Amino acid sequence: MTSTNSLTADDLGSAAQRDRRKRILDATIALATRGGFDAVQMRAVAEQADVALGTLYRYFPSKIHLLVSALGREFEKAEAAGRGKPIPGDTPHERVMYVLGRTTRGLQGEPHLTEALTRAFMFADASVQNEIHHVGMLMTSMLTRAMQPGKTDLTEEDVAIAKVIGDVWLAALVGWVTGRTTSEDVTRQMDVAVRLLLR
Amino acid sequence: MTSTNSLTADDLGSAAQRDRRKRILDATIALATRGGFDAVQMRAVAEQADVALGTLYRYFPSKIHLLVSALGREFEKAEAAGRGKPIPGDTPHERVMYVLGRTTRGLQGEPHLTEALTRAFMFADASVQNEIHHVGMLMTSMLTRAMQPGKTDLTEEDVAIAKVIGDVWLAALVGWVTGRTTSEDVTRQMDVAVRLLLR
DNA sequence: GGACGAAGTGAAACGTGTTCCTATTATGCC
DNA sequence: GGCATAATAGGAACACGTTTCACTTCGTCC
Repeated sequence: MTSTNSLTADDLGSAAQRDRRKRILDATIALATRGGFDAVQMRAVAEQADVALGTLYRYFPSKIHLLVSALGREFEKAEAAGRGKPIPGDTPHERVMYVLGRTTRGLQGEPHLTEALTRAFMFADASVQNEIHHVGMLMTSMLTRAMQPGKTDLTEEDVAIAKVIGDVWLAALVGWVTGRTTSEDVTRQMDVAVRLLLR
Repeated sequence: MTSTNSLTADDLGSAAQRDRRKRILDATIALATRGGFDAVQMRAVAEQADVALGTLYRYFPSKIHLLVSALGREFEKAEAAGRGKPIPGDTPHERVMYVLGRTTRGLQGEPHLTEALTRAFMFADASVQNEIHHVGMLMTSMLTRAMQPGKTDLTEEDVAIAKVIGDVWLAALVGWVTGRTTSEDVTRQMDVAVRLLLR
């Protein structure tokens, strides 16, 4: 039934449309990587993706949709890369911290991109529900996998804990991208939270 | 030394200036209460506060500064109202949940205002550091007081826990103001987090 | 191959945050 | 009181997200 606001990857029939969508998201990532949230200007994205401004808005009804969709794609990419590999660590704490550390380092390697995506995520309103939910699910499943590798049946409690960790991580990330905390602060905050939550 | 970007309450000598500042913040709250983040338009704030647009920008260098400052003032007001009164509840969990519940209900009574202030808070960047820090301190101290009423010496662990709870609360609030979760969800999320963190 | 609707183009226009500039008014000092 | 300086008013101008519209191109069905 595909009742989303922005065109998702699935309901694009034509290959040309899939290609346009990809070009748009590529341009978004490129601009965000170079200059962050402010550099992702709709006219610039349209030009770099070689589509008209109106077309860009047909694919993504707002800058926020665009950026959150880009975040979803990046997250999927990262998740696919890590899938299958076992997560090192002897305890849930160690494994979760490993995953968080790896992801956090990845984000901190591209500070502008991270700033753009994080701020879009935090600014998104109800109209971006689907995209947000998608990202949230990926985040939660990444964390539950680290908590209980191999186990397929997760208790509600496990999921709740993962969500709390995700919340704290997000808040820490926001502090970092907005220049209020350092990357060490982020690691420290996460360590405290994970230690308290997974004991 | 007062090296803030926006004029804080302290370094306004003249009473007329203090009054202008107050009028501006009052107008901000009024507009936000009526129509949320989008309704707080700088021209409208200036008009309602009976100052010129340029003057508004002299007092608050951006819409975000304005809204976060307004949040700080409201938070202080709420904190002052609750100060002195003992917090009901026999355990830290009960007391923290009481404080969170009361504050959350207060916020949910003015959904537009809450939306405006929360989004501004989440969107703020490093230039709003001072105002953000101010609000963060108030939030943390409110929580630590509920955790350890009467105790004056808090361990680092206590503060860390309070910060984590604050993070989760913020994330839950963002979910609510952006229409992704219900108020019951917020309460449930907080209950889980507090139970896990204060055991 | 032609018709028709959907999708894309290109450009103008609008709304709102932000900046800038000049004239006017308030404030403090002599 | 008169003056120097800062603060404010008033309003134009700019930037960028978003909308709109007339026109063209593309895909599909007959």
